[in-house]
Amino acid sequence: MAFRLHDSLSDAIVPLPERTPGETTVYVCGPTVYGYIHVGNARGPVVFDVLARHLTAQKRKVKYARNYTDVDDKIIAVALANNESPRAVAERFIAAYREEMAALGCRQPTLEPRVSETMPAIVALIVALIAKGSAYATAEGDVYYDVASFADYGKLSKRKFDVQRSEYGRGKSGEGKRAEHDFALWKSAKPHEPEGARWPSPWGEGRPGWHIECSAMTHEHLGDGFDIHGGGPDLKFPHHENEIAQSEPVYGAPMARAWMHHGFIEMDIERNASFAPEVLAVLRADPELRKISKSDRSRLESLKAREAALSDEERALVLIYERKVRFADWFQLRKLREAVDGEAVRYWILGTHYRSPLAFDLGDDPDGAVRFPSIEQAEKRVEYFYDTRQKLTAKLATAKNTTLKTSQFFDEARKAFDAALDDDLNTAGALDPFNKIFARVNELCDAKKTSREELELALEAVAYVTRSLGVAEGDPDAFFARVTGRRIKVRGIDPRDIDALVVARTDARNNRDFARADQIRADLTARGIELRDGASATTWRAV
RNA sequence: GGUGCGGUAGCCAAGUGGCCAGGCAACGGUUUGCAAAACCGUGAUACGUGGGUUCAAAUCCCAUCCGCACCUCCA
Repeated sequence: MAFRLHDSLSDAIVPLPERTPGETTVYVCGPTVYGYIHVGNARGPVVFDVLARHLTAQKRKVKYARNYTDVDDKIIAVALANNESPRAVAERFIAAYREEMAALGCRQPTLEPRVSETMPAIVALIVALIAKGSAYATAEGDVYYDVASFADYGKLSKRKFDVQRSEYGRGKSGEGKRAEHDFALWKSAKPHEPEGARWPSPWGEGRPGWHIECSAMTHEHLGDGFDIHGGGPDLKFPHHENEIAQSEPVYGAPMARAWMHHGFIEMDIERNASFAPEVLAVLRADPELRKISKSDRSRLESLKAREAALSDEERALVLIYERKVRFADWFQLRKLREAVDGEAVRYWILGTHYRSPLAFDLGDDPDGAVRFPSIEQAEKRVEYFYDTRQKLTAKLATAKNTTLKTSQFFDEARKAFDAALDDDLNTAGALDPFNKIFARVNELCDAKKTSREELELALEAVAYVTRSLGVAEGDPDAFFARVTGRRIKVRGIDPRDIDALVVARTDARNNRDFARADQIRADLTARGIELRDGASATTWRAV
């Protein structure tokens, strides 16, 4: 079976587009680097990383570009607030982003273009758009895109032009815009804006609007009519719609041969929250309360400031805002990784088809610790995969050549795995053969007689599927060191204490003092330490 | 109002006409000093509801209920 995917523009399942035979060109809108990302921001990179991995595994050449928006109003705002340069802010958060991506098991894209390094192409594109009659400059030195000039405007988001004109758009009169829905291609520099945030142009100093960069960068790095353009669902409109409007009049249509949009990771504060009925009533009465907002923290603080004088409803609001603030904190990927491993987050994301919404769930332990039931479950599973890989390596080290026949099992599982990924990147479906491969490996490792040839097939299959998914492909020892290290750190456990207790228990067992041995084990279990009595030694792990 | 998505076992989640998804939890077994881990097995009618088409429907059609998301800079 050949790869096919859901194209958001035609809203149909289409064959893999192929501008150049054997090669796939992919562009994904990357982050605006003004702060740390949240879990929702992680879904796209993970999904498109699997796309690139899978197509590479199919022997295709993949050219995958993901940009950094390192010139933006929000970056300037952070720079002004921190009294540092916009450049420094961008560099700091690009470094942080790369670190997060590595933790999620995302390979570095082939290309990581930046807005700041694409200025000549951006200016050239704007000049071309003005020449084509698609854009106009104002007396203030701004340039706007003339939406009315592009007949196809709205084709991606299936939005009606007239509806948008009458009901949306927030442009203010006096801005120099001809129509409310026209959007900025070039913004003139304002006096208060710092150095490093302005570039020369035919319209005076300024910086590009948000959308133009992607049109210029795809043209520059992938060429026109490249294969797949990906991104989040919220980018569909206006960002991708505007990209199409900017690219197609100048570079020719289509901008991309297929569009892939993934689903959101959703935070529902009602879910898993054990609110009292009267609190729930308040929550349900106002839909806005269910959404996380930046102003939640200040609302909470202002309510708390007059704690004594609160009405019942306001007390309910305090509980709701506390939950929202807590939720928002843990939604940040950096924070979340204090509780769960990045690889677990990745596996959790891949457990749901990329176009479906994915619920972020979190709960409270009786002891006050925060729990992430779904992601923790995923983490247990990743541990199992690494465990299995360790067992396989150990088994292979001692396995002897045999004359036993090898089976078709791993070959068939790999085929099923690839078939699922070929079908619009159905990672959740691919987890079936993925899991079966690991179960089979364990079975082989536990068997008394196993053929070396079969174990080698197993090793090959495991390497293949872990590489395609980017899950459990690393060094098992490093993984367990990382995960156990994090857990004992959180609980304030000294590993040397555990080692000593394990030795004491082994001594007791050797003396057949099972009562004492079991007592030690029970104590360790209570501290979240799991013991494994192997053939030669007892090992332990924090769970 | 516009655009789109969904309701599958205790929970999560694939599956778009006939045949086993998978994972977690539960229970039983193998193994073990006993456990854990691992493996195997079990879950008589899992497909929101009501009709219809068909030899055959979770899957197609009609109706209906419920839920969710997005709609100018948030992936």
